[in-house]
Amino acid sequence: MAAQVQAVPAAEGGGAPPQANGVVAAGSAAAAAATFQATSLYVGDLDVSVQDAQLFDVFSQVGSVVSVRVCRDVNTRLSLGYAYVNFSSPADAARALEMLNFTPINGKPIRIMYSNRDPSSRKSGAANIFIKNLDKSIDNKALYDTFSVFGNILSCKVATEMSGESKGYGFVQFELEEAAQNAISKLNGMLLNDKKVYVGPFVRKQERENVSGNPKFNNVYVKNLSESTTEDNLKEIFGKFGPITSVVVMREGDGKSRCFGFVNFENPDDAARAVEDLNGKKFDDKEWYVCRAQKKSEREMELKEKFEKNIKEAADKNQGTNLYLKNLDDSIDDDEKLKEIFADFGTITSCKVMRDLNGVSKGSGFVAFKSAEDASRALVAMNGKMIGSKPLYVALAQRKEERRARLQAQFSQMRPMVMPPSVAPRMPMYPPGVPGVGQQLFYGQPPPAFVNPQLG
DNA sequence: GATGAGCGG
Repeated sequence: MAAQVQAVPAAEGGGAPPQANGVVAAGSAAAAAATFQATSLYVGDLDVSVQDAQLFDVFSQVGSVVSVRVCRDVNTRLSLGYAYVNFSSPADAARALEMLNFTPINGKPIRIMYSNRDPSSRKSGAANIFIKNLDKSIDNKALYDTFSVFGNILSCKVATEMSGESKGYGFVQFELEEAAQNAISKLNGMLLNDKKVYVGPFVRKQERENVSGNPKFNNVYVKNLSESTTEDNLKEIFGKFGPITSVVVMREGDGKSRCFGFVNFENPDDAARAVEDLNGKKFDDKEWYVCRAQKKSEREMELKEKFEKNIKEAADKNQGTNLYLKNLDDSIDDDEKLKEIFADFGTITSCKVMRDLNGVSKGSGFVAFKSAEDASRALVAMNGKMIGSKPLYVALAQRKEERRARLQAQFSQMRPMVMPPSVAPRMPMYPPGVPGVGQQLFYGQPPPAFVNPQLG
């Protein structure tokens, strides 16, 4: 049961809450069901380990489920983190939405909506609101209950840490703009569990940065300087826009210019004008890039994001090129011998026999090809082929995330699901009574994920 | 102090 949230005017610290009376509940759940596919639910925020059968079990507790599908990446089969659950009647779907929304499955609260295949309303961002300074005790359900008096909510969520602790802000997507406006005007600045909340329209971060009120800055970053450009040159050029407090051209230890620098203005308006005017201008045939200087932490964050994106792109590019081998014959005891066996299929970019601490082959290994096509041919030709005295096992090597999700999925089937008290008594016993399987084997930590040494 | 993710067969 979610904690009761009291809304109180901030000034008086008492008085009547922004009541349901006087607020027209624009768009009821029934109206929403009529708008969307009334028997089909979209289930989002799924942990990657959640599978069809597990969802079926959960949703069958509260209604007659026709079908369930966890959507997966077509290549990797990795869960995309959402699913569809189709019911035999609108009433069952409505009940499932009401009873199971925000129920944790494998430790993560699910978020349920009516299925709506048309993405236009999602993209527009209309009727979406942002709430901050939320008390940590306010969870998804409490947020939902607090805001649902203003109209039908399509989706709602409190941002959380990985641990599940509230980050103190959240989102409510209403069906109708009118409801969003009503919620903003009635709740902005109110006390919710003794904290004065901000409630306003949701504005995407990028859009917010371009509007007035964006942080003023004094420090300007300039790059793509010619190697001969000095501090004095910068002073002269930037000085036209107003008084400057400091200028620096960054240099190597030997004094060679790194071709970028910083100019700090006394007045932020001058800094803004300098950026506006000088960005993209050419000096000594070099096109300057001029912008607000980032703080060190901002810069580090950006570099980190870029780095991670590159890693991901590289992984995508190599998709399907790496083969995992097991049941390797003892005679294949070094990387070169392994390479010979696969050499005919194409260019091999790396090759490894896995060994234990004593250097003895573990009977497994990896062969990576330049092209996915060659890898695929090699897989088909070599899987099950007798090498020495054993049939070789060949499969596409799984990436770390993929492998982790698979192991987690196996593991999670063995443990009880977390259900709300209202449906818990109807749950079947888990783990199922499989004779000879000691259930304690599956409790505690799952086995460590195998780490592919070649893909890191 | 804080501004999301998101629709198949």
